Amino acid sequence: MDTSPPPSDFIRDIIAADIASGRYGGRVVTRFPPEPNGYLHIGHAKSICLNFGIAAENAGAVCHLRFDDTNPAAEDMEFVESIKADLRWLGFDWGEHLYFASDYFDRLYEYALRLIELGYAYVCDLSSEEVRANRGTLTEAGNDSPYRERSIAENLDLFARMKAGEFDNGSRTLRAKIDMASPVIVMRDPVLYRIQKMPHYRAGGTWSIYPMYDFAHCLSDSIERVTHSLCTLEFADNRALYDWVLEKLEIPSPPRQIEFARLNLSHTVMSKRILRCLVDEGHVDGWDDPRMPTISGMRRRGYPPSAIRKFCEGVGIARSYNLVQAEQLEAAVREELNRSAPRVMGVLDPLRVVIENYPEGPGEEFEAINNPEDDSAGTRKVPFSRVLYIEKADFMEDPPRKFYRLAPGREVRLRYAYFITCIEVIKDEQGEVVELRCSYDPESYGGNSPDGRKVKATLHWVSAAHAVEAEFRLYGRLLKEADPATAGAAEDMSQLIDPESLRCVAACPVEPGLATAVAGTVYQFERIGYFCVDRDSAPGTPVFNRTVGLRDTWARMQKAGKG
RNA sequence: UGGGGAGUGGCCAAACUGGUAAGGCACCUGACUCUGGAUCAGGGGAUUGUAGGUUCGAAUCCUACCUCCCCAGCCA
Repeated sequence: MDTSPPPSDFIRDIIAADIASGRYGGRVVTRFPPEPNGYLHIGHAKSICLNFGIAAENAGAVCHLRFDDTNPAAEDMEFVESIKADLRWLGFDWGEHLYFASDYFDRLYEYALRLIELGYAYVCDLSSEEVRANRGTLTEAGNDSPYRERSIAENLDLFARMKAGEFDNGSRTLRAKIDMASPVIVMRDPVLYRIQKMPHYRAGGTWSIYPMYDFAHCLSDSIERVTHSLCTLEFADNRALYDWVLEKLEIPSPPRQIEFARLNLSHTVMSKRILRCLVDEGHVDGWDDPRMPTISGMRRRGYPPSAIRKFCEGVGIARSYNLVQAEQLEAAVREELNRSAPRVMGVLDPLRVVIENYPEGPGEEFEAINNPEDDSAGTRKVPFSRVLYIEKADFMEDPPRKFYRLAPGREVRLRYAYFITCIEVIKDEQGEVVELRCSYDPESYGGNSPDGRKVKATLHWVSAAHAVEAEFRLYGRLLKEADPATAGAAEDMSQLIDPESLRCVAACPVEPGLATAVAGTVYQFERIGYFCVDRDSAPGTPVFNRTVGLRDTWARMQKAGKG
């Protein structure tokens, strides 16, 4: 199916080298570790494609799905289900390897006890404010906690009582005893456990202490015998702590953390916080609004999973900051959809056309090709009659030289139907063109040209008498600015939303076969773009979301002033 | 400012132990076409952050400097 060469990048190079050197006995185990506190987005897809891709490319390798659920305040079952669904939709399979950090709470607690016994951790009674005050700054060393030298026995006792729920939230923490003067701030006696008397969505109410990321993550990796723990660049400093914990606990064959640059996409944001805000404040229609960079949003928009995978592959894996242009994603979407989407006809901005020499009555049917890129897609019948709709933009009364379409006295082809010539233009009192009177050439039946006569343009059309009325939701890019970071984003994201990102058009005539279009199907409306049937559709009243427009050379010429 | 990371055409991104700058997206031209779509062919555009140095030869090595990103949550 996919004949392209396997992707290559510095991480795959490292893994290949580790396999060659026998570092992990030739094993390769990666993992995708989402926190179930939000929906997956295209940035996660990059990580997913990397981790699952590596597993797929190496014989015997696997990729685990592990929910990093160590913070009961934010996490929820709704998110684990949505994440699993998105992952499956993207085409990835974790097989038996579904894990939860919360399943390791007992073992993690044992490890913490061990660290205390080894003299590498202590219970600290400082408040969070005091800890912060003692941490120092980027240029000044921090101060040791007054509780740093407690005896092992006292630490053990206090930690057990923290677990037993004897102390209030925030009153104590378990801290690693490392170095308050470390230039790496994450190493200044980081908190390992905090008291948080709150039921966990999976572990229930049995815990009053929960492990922090830096403690839980590396150990979860080692428990699962992960070999390569791939994460984004902002965790590079944390690697020192990752390695420290595993070293002090004498974990054999410790997993290796490797960082890569996260994905940034133009005209959107990846921040979960900001996305949540857009949803909560009603600026978008939920997490799966077709403008959202979420996987569920892209699904509703009509982006095929294969396009998302192809895009991630095309973007590559590196360590430098990047801002990938939305065009690159859209190109991947068009490439996939061009091959797979069935073609249909519909008119977004209708102009009435009457074929004067065509008989009144039911008309006739023409055979249309469903997908010129795929013969197996077959053909369908499209009804034709005396009164039709064409696109307003396909007619100009006084056309510029490069305009190929219909104009007074000019002949064009109606796709799959006939050649027609405009013989009269009818206007209303305002001078607006409201109807075209045309004649057709019966010899051009089916759109053919028996005498070899050429026309410059082929237009799409819909028979007025047979048309079904559809709603179109024309989606564009979410934000006005390519890079919201440089646009003073922080304050009010909603100000940056492009008002053009959604335009709804009602009562658009489309070919009758679309009356019962099934939600989720993506069609190419010929000469317009790709559209996905929205779940808001009902029989007889379909709703189409614009996935992405077709490449439009004429529009670009106009924009460039070359029209 | 301490630590960490990064700077290669408009945007991504290759170039293994120095050998004379892949590819994709975007852009332009032409061919073809019953989608101004698709496809095909061709094209423009990089003194590889800057300045020095080593070398027959440097994006790759050395030195200095500049710019950008990340870290001071009991978030992940």
